[in-house]
Amino acid sequence: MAARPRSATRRDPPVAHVRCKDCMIRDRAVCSNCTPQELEFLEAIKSYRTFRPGEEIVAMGETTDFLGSVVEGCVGLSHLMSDGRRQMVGLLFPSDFIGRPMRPKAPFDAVAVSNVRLCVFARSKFEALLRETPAMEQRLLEMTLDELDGARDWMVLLGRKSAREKVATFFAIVSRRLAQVRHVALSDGVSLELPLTREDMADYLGLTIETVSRQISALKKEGLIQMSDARHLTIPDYNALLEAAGDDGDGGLVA
Amino acid sequence: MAARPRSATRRDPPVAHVRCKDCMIRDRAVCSNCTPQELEFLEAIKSYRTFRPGEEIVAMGETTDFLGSVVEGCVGLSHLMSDGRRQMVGLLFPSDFIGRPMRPKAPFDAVAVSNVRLCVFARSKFEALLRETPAMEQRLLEMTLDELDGARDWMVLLGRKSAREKVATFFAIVSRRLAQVRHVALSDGVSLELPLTREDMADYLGLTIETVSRQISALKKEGLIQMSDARHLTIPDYNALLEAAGDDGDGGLVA
DNA sequence: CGAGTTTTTGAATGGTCTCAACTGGAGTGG
DNA sequence: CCACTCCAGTTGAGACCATTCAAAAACTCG
Repeated sequence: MAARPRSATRRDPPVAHVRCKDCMIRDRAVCSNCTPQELEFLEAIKSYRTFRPGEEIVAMGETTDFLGSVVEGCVGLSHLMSDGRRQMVGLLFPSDFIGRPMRPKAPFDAVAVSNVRLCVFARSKFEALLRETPAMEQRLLEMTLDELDGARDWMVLLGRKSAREKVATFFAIVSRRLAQVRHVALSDGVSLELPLTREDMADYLGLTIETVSRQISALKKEGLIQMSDARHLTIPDYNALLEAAGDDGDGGLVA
Repeated sequence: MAARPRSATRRDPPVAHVRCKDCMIRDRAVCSNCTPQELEFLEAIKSYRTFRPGEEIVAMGETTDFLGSVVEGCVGLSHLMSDGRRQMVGLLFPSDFIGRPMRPKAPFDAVAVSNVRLCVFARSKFEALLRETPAMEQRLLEMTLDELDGARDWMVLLGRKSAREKVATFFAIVSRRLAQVRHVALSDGVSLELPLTREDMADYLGLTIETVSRQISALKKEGLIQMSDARHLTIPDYNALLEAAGDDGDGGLVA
């Protein structure tokens, strides 16, 4: 749980103030429907914050004075039970919104899973803006509804899928979201670096690290995935992986 | 799955048009922040629909032309996997909203769990109203955020709780929500009729009916609950039940 | 290289599921 | 009224999958 970087490939993210119009997540974040004027206001009140892997962003029960978007990296929302059991209940990728308007008290822990950069706004200013900016409020409602769908898909995974299906689903979802972040299509043979440790995965999937590790080994042996090291994943046949995930066409995959 | 009533205590609900100001869920539904004018408009476009236990309200993938509030009874949202596994992903009580604005395609099945009465609006009319009624849009955002929290609490249950804890949590939540519906405080010694069959509970908890049944028997033997028949539940000591649910003060219980 | 950490692998335990039989209440018909 | 069916729920026995405990292997960093 120490605030130590786990990857040598990233240095400390620059704190440079990126113009909104050049922002990588401009097309999908809360601000995606804003007019130039509204954007200018956001530009004035926004700031950036960075976090190292394992660093706590918000503690459960804490009152937060900011809200914002994930610009870079991966944020885990999790619940720690009093006896130490942990369940991750959300995984935020770039463009996802963090924090809840009108509800200052955080219902879950938010932890940086990888190196993270947030674009944050002071709560009071953002809430005021929200009240007079229907476009943004609508976008936020849309995003919240999508997140609710994602949470429900995850409930299916947690309640009914086998360990093997859980791990396969996880890989399918992460590769899908990372492709989206990179603005590229999801093709066979995608390679990616897993942002999570085995422990994080286990907490997300409702399993133990040992079981996660065993299922990864099994998927490797079957040729459904390839791993050059513990973090670097290649998916030779995406549809074959989906098959193993137990998802029939329609269901799931809205992380 | 037949559309048959499971309880003899209710006759067919009356289809009488209740005035909004007399509505039982007026204080917590989407319309709770509406002005008298807005309410009048709602009054004009609303209608009631009733469903019998087991009756399908919306099928997954179906395009729905209505949205609305649960006025009476209990609605289950569930996902059916292609091999027959089922996971319930939401349980709607009176005042909960059903359907998603701007997203006509239903992502899950919605099934009446008990006798249900909905207050419904034509999608197009409601969406138009929503666009020009910030109070309602804000309320809907609020409700959606609460539902997201509820879904995440349920993820903790599905991913990390034992069968015993799952059943105890379920009883705690249902009694809490039913007390809310009845506008009474949650006291020790509450009695209630479970709106769900053992199968529905199993689907909600990610268990089998046999396991649910065994855990209920165990809780009964320990005196944490009393059951006069399979549906009628009494909780002599609510805090003791919470203890068995594995919830430490803060967590959970936002159904 | 050596210490500490993460990941993998192994063996045994145990909680939940599966399969199967039984119970009890509601409805039906003789 | 009783015999019968039907279905929801309960209980039992055994199997299986994921966990637990333990140790080895691989990797990171000083």
